[in-house]
Amino acid sequence: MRIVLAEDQTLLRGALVTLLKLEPDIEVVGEASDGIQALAQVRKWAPDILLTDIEMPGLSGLDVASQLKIDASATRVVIITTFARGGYLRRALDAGVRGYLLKEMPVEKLAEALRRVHAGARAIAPELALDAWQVEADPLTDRERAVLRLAGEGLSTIDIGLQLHLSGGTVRNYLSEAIGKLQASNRVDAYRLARQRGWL
Amino acid sequence: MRIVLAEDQTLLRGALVTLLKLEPDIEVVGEASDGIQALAQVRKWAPDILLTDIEMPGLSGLDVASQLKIDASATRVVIITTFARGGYLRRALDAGVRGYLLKEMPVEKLAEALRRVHAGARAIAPELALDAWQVEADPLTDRERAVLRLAGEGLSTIDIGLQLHLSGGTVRNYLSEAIGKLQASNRVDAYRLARQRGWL
DNA sequence: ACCCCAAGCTGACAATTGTCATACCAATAA
DNA sequence: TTATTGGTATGACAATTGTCAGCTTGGGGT
Repeated sequence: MRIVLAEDQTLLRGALVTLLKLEPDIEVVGEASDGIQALAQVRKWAPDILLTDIEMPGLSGLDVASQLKIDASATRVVIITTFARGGYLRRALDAGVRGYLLKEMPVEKLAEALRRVHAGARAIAPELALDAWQVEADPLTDRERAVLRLAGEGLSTIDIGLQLHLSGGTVRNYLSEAIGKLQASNRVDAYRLARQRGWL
Repeated sequence: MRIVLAEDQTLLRGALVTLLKLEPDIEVVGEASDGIQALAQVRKWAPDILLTDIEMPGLSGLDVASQLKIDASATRVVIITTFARGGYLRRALDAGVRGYLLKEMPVEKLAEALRRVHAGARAIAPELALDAWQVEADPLTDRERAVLRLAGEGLSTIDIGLQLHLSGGTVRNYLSEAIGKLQASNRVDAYRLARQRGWL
C-alpha cells in the first residue's frame, strides 16, 4: 500500500511517517506540508491513498480531495482532522473521500483504517458516522461567507467593503442576512457559529 | 531518563509515546490528556522531565509549570506547542521551564532536546531564542483580559457585564481601554491581537 | 418579448459600541 | 492625616452596526 501524507505540523507529520514506515505493508512515498504540495505529490506518485489534514496553508485538504475527484484520480483520500464539524464531513463526502478520521484517535487504529480503505471499504470516525448525512446544509451564500470571514478578523464594515469591492451598505446587508440565518446575535457570534459548523 | 507526556490530542500523544519508547535511554512513565492529570502524574511519578503542550482543557501547560515551581518540584518542564507567541514564552520562562519547543520541528530533534534538558541545559526553539526576553510585557489588567475573552466569543456588552457582575458601562470602559492599549480598531481586533501575542 | 431573480445599492432608523470626562469609594502610600 | 491610586460607575456624544424596505440592472427561462 503506497501512501502520500499531507499534514502541515512538522512534528506530527514526521511522527506519523516514522510510525507508518514501521508497518510492513505500508510505504510512504511522499510527504506534503500544504495542499499544493499534496496535489503535486499525488499526481507525481499516484499512490493508493492520500492521508491528509484539512486545515493547511493554501489549498485545504477538502480542496485537494475535490480536485482529485475532478481529475478522476484513482487515489483514495482519507481525511484526518481535529475538527468534528458536520460541514467538513459533508463537504468531504461530497468530494468523494473514503475516510474521515479525527486526531482524537489512538495511533494504533490508523494503519487499520488505511487498510480498510485500501480494501475498498470506508473509514468514518465512529463519533460522526451516525449523523453523517443529517447535518444541516450550509445556508450561506458565497458572499455571506466571504464577508463573515473578514468580519471574524475584526475588519469594520467599510474595510470589508474595500476588500471585496462592495459598498458598506451591501456588506451590512450580507452580514444581517448571515446573522439571521444562523440565529446569531451579532457578526462575531455569527462567525463563531459558522466556523464551528465547518462552513467557513 | 523518565518522562511524563501531557498532550490533549490523542493521535499526537500516542505517536510521540511510541517514538520516545524506541529511544533506549528514555522511559515514558506517564501520560496525560489535560493539565490536571499532568500535575497528578508528575506528583505521582516524580519524573525527570514533563513534556507538555500549552493549550489543554482545564489547566494549561503554563499553569502546570507554575504550580510545579511552587511545589519546588525537581521535575524539569519542557513545553511543546504550536504557538510562537511572545507572551507564552515569557510566561513559560517566568514559570521556570527548561525548554520551549514548537510543533513546527522535526521529530528527530525531540529526543535530543530532552537529553539536553536532562543534562541541565536549556532547549529553546531557535526561532524564539533571539527575542526571548525583549517581548513586550502584557499591558492588560485582569479585568481587561476577562472582558476581552468574552467579547471574542461574540457576547454583547451587557451579557459580558452579566457574566462578570459589572455594569454595561464599566465593560465598555474596559474594552475601550484594551482597544487603546493594543492600538486595535475595535473589540474583535483587540481580541485577535491579544490572543496572537499570547496574552489571553 | 416578457417575467423573474440574484446581486448590488441606497436611505432611514434603532440599537450597540467606542470615547471621554467625571465621580465615588476603599486601600495604600507619604 | 492627606494625597494617590485602582476598581467601578454615570452620562453624554459620536461612530458603527443591525434591520428593513425599496430600487436598479443584467441575465436566464418560457
